[in-house]
Amino acid sequence: MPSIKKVAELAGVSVGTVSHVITGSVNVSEPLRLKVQAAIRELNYHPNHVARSLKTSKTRTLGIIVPDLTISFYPQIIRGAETAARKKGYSLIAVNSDDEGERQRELLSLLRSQRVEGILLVIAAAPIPLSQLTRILDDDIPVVCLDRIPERIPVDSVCVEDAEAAEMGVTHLLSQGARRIAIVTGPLNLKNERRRLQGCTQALRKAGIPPDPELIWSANLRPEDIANDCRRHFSPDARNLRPDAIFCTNGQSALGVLRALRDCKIRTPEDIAFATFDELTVDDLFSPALTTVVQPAFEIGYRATEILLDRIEGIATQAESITVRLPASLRIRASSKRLEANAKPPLPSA
Amino acid sequence: MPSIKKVAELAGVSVGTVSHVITGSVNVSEPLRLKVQAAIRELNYHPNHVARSLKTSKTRTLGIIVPDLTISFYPQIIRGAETAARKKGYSLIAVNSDDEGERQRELLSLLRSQRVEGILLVIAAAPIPLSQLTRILDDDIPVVCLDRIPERIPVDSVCVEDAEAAEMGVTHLLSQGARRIAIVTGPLNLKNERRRLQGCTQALRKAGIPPDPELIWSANLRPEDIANDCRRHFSPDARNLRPDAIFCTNGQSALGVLRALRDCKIRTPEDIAFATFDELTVDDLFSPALTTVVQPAFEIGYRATEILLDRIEGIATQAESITVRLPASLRIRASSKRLEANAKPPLPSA
DNA sequence: CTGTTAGCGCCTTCAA
DNA sequence: TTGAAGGCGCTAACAG
Repeated sequence: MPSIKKVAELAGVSVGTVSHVITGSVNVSEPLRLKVQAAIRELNYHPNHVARSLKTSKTRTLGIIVPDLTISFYPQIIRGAETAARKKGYSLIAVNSDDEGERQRELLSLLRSQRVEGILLVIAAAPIPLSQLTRILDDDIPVVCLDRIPERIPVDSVCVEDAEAAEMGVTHLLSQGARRIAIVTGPLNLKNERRRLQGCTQALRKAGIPPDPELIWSANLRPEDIANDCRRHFSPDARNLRPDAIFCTNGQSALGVLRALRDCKIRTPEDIAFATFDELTVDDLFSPALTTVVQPAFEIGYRATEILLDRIEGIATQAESITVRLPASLRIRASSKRLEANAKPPLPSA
Repeated sequence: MPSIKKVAELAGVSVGTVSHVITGSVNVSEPLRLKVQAAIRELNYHPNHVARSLKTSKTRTLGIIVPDLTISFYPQIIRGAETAARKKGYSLIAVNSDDEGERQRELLSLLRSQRVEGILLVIAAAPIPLSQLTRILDDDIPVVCLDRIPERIPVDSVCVEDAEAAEMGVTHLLSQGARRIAIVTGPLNLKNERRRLQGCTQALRKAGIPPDPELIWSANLRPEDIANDCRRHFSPDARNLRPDAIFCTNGQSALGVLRALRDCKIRTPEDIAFATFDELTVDDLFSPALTTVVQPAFEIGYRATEILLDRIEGIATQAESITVRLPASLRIRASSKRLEANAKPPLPSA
């Protein structure tokens, strides 16, 4: 591939001049500029970003680590991030941690080696030593956490209003007459899962219903495992302990629950009302459209990237971490609709 | 961020020695190696890939261009590609073309500037000058096309067996008693869309049904536009021209059709049977689970990357282009189920 | 306005 | 086994 030197030769000018027309940093006379541009076209020359980065120590590249690109929530975040990055001429490298601590460590190391100028991070669900993050912060690489926010580490962050969003979902189920609402959560070592659970119990309390520990089902994020757990809860023996509604605090949990419902031939909303955080990627599981608490995924990615770029470019200089919390919205669909057949009286407070 | 020089100083050795222990290319005595490793840890040193790439002119990075990361088919491809790449120590940069020719041109240029060693490309749906691709091939950057294969350009490619897969879908609808099957396709300038259409008409012909041009609906890939078109087809005036089944050759078309069906209050499969290429990302549109022709997306990405790496590493040297076609599978679900109420007699051939 | 040149950090001969 | 040094392609002074 041709280098700047070849272009200079062909155009009959010095490499400095070529560099000037490329970067536009210094004025170059019309005739020379035209000659250079012609040479560039003729050689199909593309400036070597690698060399440029080495010289300027600026890669104009950001990294984003997500648990799994195939979970539809994350591509939306990435699109938001990409859009914000592109607007300022930055590229984005997206990688998957598979929610594994070791993999995340490798990726952070890789991104550092690639000299990305900032990192967008959805921390892995696995418990992770604090040092993983603090080390990279010590290296002065700006990091913005999104979706899942680590604890006890001062770091910029963008996520949904977890508690409020979850409360909205459960309150809706209550309004549809549900009384025994099972809450299905992911790992409670994640702060956002805990916050969402708090939002759920908050909704129950406001309705005068004491949260029942038997109806709080916490698990990992693997749909198969969650489905297994649920099938136990749905066994015929447990019939009279069965909830009349289910709320899931994330999409992976919802997938598991829906599989279990299908396998146990429990209908929604006829037998159990259903609502969940996040839209799903499934078309084989359920008959009714699902009521969902939808996060502004694109905007989460977009805002996080704006903050990251402000840090990189020294526009945001405050020592305190920047914290953005965005509201979710509720999409009410068939899965949570009250059925006259099994309707209960509305709440006094509702 | 510390450089190799700082490590050398701290360890009390030369930079050459440090380089040797990092790359492992030259033996270094135990004591020195330990000292170097200790220094690396202490400084939290990460080798500068930028400098290394400049020196070796190897970035160990691949690029992948897809139309839109938020279409669930593509993240699966990317995961496949990432898996194959990682196995050989390569990283992946994924970018979206939005199916625009100009954007694709920019991205190819960007990837060239980043000096990726190879490119995985799903060509944009917009008509694109051949030169865009040939120029990059001329630069000796290996390219493997996936999913959508360009015409008149000899290039390695991996995709599904389009015609056979589509034929399988339509044959299934026929077996369920459908006779007037509407085929909804994307832009026919894409070869894969044409091949899929051919597969559909092939299935009809084998069943002794002459393809009806009125029942071949070709459009762009924007669900809103497709929905608009379909609503016309579904208008009450056109009731007796209405098909008894619909087959979509891609997921975006399916999204549009399903929206139109919902809006026109046409039930599936009661009023119209339905099957489509690709799994969808929707949970608000349809009651029945969808019958789908599923592409081996992960494997498409994986195989394409293997081929790309073989080209990069000079393992594959043949001048002819490598062509891989993978079989699809049919997932029969409720949307295509024959209903006794409106069942027709089975085909003689079925 | 144009040309010259020093180095960015690293790897890799080559010599010791 | 270890060290010294050139140069990958580029940008940014600086000199002319």
